[in-house]
Amino acid sequence: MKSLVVLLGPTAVGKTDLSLSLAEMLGSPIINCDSRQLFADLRIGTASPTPEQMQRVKHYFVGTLKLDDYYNAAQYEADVLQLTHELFQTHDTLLMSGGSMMYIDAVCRGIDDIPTISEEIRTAVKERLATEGLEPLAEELRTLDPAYYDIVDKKNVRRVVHALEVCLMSGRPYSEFRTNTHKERPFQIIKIGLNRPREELFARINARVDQMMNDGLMDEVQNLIPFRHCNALNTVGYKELFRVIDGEWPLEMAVERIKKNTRVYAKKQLTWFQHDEQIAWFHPDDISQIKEHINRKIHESILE
RNA sequence: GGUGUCAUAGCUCAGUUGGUAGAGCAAAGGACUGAAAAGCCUUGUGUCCCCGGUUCGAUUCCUGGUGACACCA
Repeated sequence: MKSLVVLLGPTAVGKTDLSLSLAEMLGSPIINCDSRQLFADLRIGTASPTPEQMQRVKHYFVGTLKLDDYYNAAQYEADVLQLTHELFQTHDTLLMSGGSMMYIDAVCRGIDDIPTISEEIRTAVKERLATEGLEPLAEELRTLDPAYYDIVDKKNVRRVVHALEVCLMSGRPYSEFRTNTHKERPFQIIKIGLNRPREELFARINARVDQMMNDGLMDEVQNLIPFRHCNALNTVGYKELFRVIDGEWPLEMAVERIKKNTRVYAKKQLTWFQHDEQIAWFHPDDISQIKEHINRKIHESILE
């Protein structure tokens, strides 16, 4: 049976470094699973693999999207399944690495089939949100899909808007699409979770942000001003520096906020991963144990 | 050495006319299936510097320490 090794963990834990050596061991390219590294021109702020690293091991889905491209977890699921289907012709084991929780789940267990929203409906709802506010939209959702209205977080703009969009798009309640069924994959999934003691992780995050600033993150952000309203730039490290450019925050404060928001993000990732019992957890330094674990899993699947 | 001011949460500070205390920041926790590095929700940590005194009761008032800062020598 083919195997997909999924290397995951909070930001800055050390996934990229380890992924290279695992990829070399497995003879696999690296399938990126970081929703922001998919976009071109976010090199420094997303800690994307360097050109040297990309040369050492072939990477997929790094810098392949334009900043104003619309993309989501469902498309990622389809793209990765397509790619793995092709690569498994010539590989027995593939490596995916990244920390985007929903993207990982989309690939590993699939997400529900929900109609894609047309550009017209997206903009129409967006405009109504801007002029009328959230409440009328929530009220409309209550009529169109009372079941989901009951459970949705009514203060969460994204959720309410998305549910309403689906109702309008399909003419059916959004909750009908939420079947939450796990899709079977034609390959084994081996999840490797990386984690460190909290203090260690936070120290790495803080140091990495300083390094990003030294590497010229401010220049990178300056060059992205024309795209600042793209969702891809609603990202830690970018949104804070735009406030510096706008004169709202001093640079020092923005840097502190980047560090803090990155720490919060790391915690959020850990909270999500916590529920996933398939993950085998390791410290990133325990390379030999990790390799042993992967090899054992692969071996077991061959015997079956 | 003298005088004065200050000492309260991890940090910066507020406050209690005497009834053991609260803001901001930092922090902790949670839910989340189509924009997810987004968006959303919850939580308050304490020898109120130390020893005594007055008092039914002291973090608050008083004596004395200790430390920090300022000014004067």
